[in-house]
Amino acid sequence: MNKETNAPVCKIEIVDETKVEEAKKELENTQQILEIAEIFKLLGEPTRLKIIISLINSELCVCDLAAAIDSTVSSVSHQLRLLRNARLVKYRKEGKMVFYSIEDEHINKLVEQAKEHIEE
Amino acid sequence: MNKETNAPVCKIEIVDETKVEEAKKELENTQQILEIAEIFKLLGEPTRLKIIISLINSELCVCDLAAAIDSTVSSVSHQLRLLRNARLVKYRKEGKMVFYSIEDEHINKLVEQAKEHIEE
DNA sequence: ATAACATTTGAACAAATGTTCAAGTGTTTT
DNA sequence: AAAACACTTGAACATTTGTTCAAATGTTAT
Repeated sequence: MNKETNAPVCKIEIVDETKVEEAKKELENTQQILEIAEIFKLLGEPTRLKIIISLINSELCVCDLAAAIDSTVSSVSHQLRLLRNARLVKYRKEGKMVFYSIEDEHINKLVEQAKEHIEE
Repeated sequence: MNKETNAPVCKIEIVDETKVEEAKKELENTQQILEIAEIFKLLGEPTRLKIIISLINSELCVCDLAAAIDSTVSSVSHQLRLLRNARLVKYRKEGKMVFYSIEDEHINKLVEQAKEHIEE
């Protein structure tokens, strides 16, 4: 093995130009892809996913949410902020309490779809 | 503001016992939830999501994949390993080349669903 | 007003993670 | 056999991120 002349790591040569162009076309809308990634990322963390799943049935206050997923109020609140900012959940204030719920049903469908993938 | 007697942070009191129990029931299958989170997490990173989107149309070798998403072969290879381990992609060897493709169509549907959420 | 309460927030910290670089594999070509 | 090639892998590094703790906010009850 010659160590000097090793590994050009292709990069110059493209094997199938057509397919690469096709793929690039799909990736054109960078902003959209980053937004999609952001949603998946938010759902891809156990604490947040548990929050979302808990909210699928009914709205819950922060306290109950923490109880349901067996976490602390502070931790839940921090994560809720991220979910709120990304508009995955919405909230409703009632006195000193805040009730959270799922923003729209696409979220439920995403979770269902992922579940199907697991259960195949 | 009395600083000593501040913030009991509920935790003892549950506001709506029934709803909390309902939510807990949904969270019973911890293993399943962690697996779902794992899938979302994998899709929630731009490099990996781009790889997946690139593969939706057709299989691609590592070199072309790197060219398509404008990344390095090494980086792509590292991420492909994670996607492989989680069975989100499969591969096929042909000589010194390796062609990757989507493992099953649930993945495409997940991406589509997320796209719909964005475009609402 | 004061106290109690539900929630939010900021700072600090450890843990997880993506990229890079260099080297290693295994296959094909010369 | 040696070189070229496509890909994989390990270590190192900077960055990101989730949790905790303490304190702050704003509302309701006393």
